[in-house]
Amino acid sequence: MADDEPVSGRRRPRGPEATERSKALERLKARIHGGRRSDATGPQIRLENPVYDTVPEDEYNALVAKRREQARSFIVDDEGLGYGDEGEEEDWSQAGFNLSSGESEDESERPKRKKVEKKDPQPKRPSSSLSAAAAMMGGQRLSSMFTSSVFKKSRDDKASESIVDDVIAEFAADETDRLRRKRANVNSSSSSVTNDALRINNTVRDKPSVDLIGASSLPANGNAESVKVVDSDGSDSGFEQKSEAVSEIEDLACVSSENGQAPVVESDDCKINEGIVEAKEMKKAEIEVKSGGKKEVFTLNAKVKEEDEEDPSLSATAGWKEVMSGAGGVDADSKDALQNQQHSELDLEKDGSFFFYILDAYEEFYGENRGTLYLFGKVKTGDLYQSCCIIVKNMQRCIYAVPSLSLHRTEEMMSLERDVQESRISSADFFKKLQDAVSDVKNEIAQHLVNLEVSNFSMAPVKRKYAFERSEIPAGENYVVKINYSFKDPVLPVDLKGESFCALLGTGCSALELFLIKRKIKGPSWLQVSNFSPSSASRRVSWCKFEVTVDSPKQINSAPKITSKIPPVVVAAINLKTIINEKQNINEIVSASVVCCNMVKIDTPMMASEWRRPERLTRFTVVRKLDGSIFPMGFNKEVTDRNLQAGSNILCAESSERALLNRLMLELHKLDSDVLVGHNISGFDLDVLLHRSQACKVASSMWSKLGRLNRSTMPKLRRSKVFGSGADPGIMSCIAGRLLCDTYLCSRDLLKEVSYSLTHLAKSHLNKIRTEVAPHEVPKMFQTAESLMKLIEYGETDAWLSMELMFYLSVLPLTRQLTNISGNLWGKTLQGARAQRVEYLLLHTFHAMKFMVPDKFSYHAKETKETKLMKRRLTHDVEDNNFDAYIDDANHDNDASEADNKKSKKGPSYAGGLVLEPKKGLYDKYILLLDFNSLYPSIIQEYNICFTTVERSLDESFPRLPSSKTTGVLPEVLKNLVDRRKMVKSWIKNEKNKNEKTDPIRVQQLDIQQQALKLTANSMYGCLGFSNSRFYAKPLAELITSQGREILQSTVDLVQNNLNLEVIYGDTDSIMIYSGLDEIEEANKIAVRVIQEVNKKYKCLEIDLDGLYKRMLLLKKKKYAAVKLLYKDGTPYEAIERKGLDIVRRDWSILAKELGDFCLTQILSGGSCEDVVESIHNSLMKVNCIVLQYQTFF
DNA sequence: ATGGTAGGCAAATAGC
DNA sequence: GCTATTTGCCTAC
Ligand SMILES: [Mg+2]
Ligand SMILES: [Mg+2]
Repeated sequence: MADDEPVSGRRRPRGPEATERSKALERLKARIHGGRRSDATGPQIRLENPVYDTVPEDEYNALVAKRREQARSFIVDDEGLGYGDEGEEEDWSQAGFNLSSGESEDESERPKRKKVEKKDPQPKRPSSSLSAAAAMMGGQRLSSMFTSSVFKKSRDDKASESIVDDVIAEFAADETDRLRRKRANVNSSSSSVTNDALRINNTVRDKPSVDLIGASSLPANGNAESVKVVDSDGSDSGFEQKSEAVSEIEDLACVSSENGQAPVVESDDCKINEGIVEAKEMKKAEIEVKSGGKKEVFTLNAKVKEEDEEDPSLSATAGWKEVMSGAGGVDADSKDALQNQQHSELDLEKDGSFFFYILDAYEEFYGENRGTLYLFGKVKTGDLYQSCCIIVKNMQRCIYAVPSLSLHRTEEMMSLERDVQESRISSADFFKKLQDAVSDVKNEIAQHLVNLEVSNFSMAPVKRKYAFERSEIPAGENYVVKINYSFKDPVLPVDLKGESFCALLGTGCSALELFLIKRKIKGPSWLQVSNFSPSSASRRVSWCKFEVTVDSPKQINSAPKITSKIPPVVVAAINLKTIINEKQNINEIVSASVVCCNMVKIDTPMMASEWRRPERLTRFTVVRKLDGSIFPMGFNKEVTDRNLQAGSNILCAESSERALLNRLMLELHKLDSDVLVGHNISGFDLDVLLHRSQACKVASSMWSKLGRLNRSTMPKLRRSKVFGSGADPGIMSCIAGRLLCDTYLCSRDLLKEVSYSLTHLAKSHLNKIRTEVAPHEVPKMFQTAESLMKLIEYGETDAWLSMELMFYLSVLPLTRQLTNISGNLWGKTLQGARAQRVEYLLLHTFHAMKFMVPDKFSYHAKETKETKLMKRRLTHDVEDNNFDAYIDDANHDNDASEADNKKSKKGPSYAGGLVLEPKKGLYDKYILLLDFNSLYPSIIQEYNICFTTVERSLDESFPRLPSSKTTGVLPEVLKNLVDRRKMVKSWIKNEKNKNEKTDPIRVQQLDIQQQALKLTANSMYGCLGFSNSRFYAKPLAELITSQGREILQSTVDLVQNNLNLEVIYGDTDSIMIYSGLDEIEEANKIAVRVIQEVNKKYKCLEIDLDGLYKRMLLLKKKKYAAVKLLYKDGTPYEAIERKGLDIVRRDWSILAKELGDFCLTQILSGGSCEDVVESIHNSLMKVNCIVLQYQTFF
């Protein structure tokens, strides 16, 4: 404390002094104990210098231009007369509501095709493919899936808030209790005996001789086939497989000797076409084989085969004692029985279709297969659920051209429609006139399409509505021209205009979005697949058990009713242990552990006792020796023993990182997991796995097994700029088909914690002590067999803990429910893309109501482009200077330190909630806390605020309340959510009233549903004000908050002026009233009166009593503490509520917080002033002594 | 790329 | 060396 000031400060303000000193003390303590918080930035991996895109498009463009000229001369056949589009009836049956009557449409009115003959074959664009796809793939920052919420216990069920999604907190609290109890039970009953356990789901192991697919083996298993030595004739068609099989088992050592000369595959270079890549791989493989020698290859391969024939299963080893206690292994008979249950054929319905439960989907953005969709999910075969990939081809773009002068035209057509209705003219005549009316638009568009070399397209006039921000598009219902053509053809320019049309809509719509919206697929659900064709064995593109292709998205339909139970999924937890390569400052993998849980339910939370069963669980660790070193003595024997003991290979020792990766990928493929889970897996493990696969030149057929698509090119792996923002798009595209559950990001959003490191969470929520191993400690653990086994144990334990966290937080059921409400992709919900959830909810709704929806980035397209250019130039300039900024980045693994580098925050763009000036002081008589339920969602409904109702002027002037009587879409959506929530809540009540027959699982399930509905409602406002949102509408957001301020102020006025009560504070949606009363009953009476008076002013809005404060210390805006009166089973008790004070902030030292909390409890204790002062003074003195004691040490 | 604004407080920075 | 302003962080709603 050398820098402490002289103690002359008795007259200085007490607070600051105390805190200052406490902080200084804490700093001292931190220095002594090595620091509580890590100052370090997040774990990041330095891979390579920035690579610039140098795609030479010139040649291609020239070619295209030439062909455009040729195509111009061809005649477009125009005789389309259909109007309307694919009619689909709204299916809100699941949701239980019907938004609009909707118009009837029929399929027969599909627009006709126009064709242009091609003169010669299209010039093929070089298959640049997946590396670029990365850039387009969805995001990953799970900044908040559900908003940070307090981990509170026992809250009033009625309590609800506008922005704060505190439901999660209630839910989480329940979970804690339940699981803690469970945990305690397990602990108490645990013994050190662990039993063998056999995995059930080793389905991948068998070669699925799938008749349907006509394959005798999966490509994956091809890797285990015996390897012929590659002969010099590389043109052999079977070559690729061979070379991969060779590389799979080859030792890194034998490569490195040749590495200097061997042609290196530029796997991240998108220019190289696949043929060349393959050729290079071939050559390289050849060299490897030659240098490695036949013998070694054969030997190693034999080993692989042998292992494959053995049944990997879970066995009893260290680190699992508490987990596997008392559980018996599955005996051989039942294992066989289970295996026999496996069906290798799809269960087909009578009509030849089959049912498919969709979990994930991926869209190919580039190359030949642009616009092709890959759906991933489960099919039922017998009693088992197995993975399946559906390839959807021939996705059609859907673009709308808005005619100029549409008002005029619409009136004309409307009157004609009336004529049709009243039989003044025939339908045929009407269609003729309609076609005439839009013929100029069609001709103009057709010309543009031909110029783009689009040869096959269709156009038709349809009636559509519009209500969004583009001023050139008239609001309301109009006739527009709908254009359909393949996603393989280039898109029309966003800003294209013509003489006859003023705007295009839908140019930015991806095939995947179109598919989900048009097929009305709302999250994980059963789909019916018709008219499919199985993929032939040689052309498999996925690693799934089954793979089929459909030629049209229309072959896939939402299953009519609940066809079947919601299938369980396979979850694999992954943890890597790494060492740091000091020279390059990167992480290298030395060990990888996988813990896998089968039959995981996604429709309901699972109790620990339910999933923590040996027959469901599998584990596996692969470890490698350090470079230039050997395994410690006795280790190999230990490995053999463990595997013998387990009856399968649960531990595998490899000699190189490359071999480790290959082994791990094979293992992951065998597990065929639907979900990958890990603590900071998106920020660390996946990144390292892919970077190391790249660095070690692992074959694409191996590293791509991390996901479910067999990919040939590694996408660009960018260093993620921000820690804690999830995996970058490149990484996400690599694991297409598997969901990613990062427990670090999940807990950050679901829990309120001081730290989200696995160690801390394990301790505070799972009641377990985790041993941390820093990467620099790893090498010395390779010195003895014992310590190496420890390392392996720690890795498995980490994977296990992460899995446990996932169950503890009920991540899967909750996110699935949220996804089913909104209709987006599950994977996105898991990434926390809340804006996208709201986006999809609105997309589904508006589409069902025949609206044209806003395009992604349509307003800011220009702006964004310019900004990006500027930024690029800037970064380029700065790069050389900041070359050393990347240095200290590899020193982190997935311990998830606190470095939450937040992006630069923009200033607010409109006014928010009103915060009343607090009447500061210490109150010791009852205070009423009143609070509006879900203020902003209620305002939207109360005032009918919607895109369709609020008039927005061009000049940013303040919007006025709508006068429209017809209910808008937004209020309707919210009403639906609220009503459904009420319904679910009533079900919960019913279930609970079923005396003694109450099904607790059912209650939990419904509770999750209820929470998800509320979360969705609450996040809608935020998305209106989110400037990158597709449905960004500042005027609406502004109007909502201004009404909120108005409501709060008028409530205050009413309470003060009409009811003569004293309002001491209020924030956004709440008021605190000082009653001056000592009696609870009296206070409650006043509350009832206030509530009555306020509520009779509104239709939807509702104020409610949030609680009574017995005593309260009100310091500042947003800073107060109070003794709150609570009830448990009817008996009252008190608890201190702390808001905003230093003691609840993570950026204050523990000592300062504890001391502050002590003072607070004293102040709120109700003791006499003297006693309180005395007590506080004493405690401060005590701390002072401790400080002085520490001082004497130095 | 990955809902909002309001607000307090400490530290950093600007300006004299 | 002092004050005023900005920035970063974290919270409340
Ligand atoms: Mg509220
Ligand atoms: Mg409130």
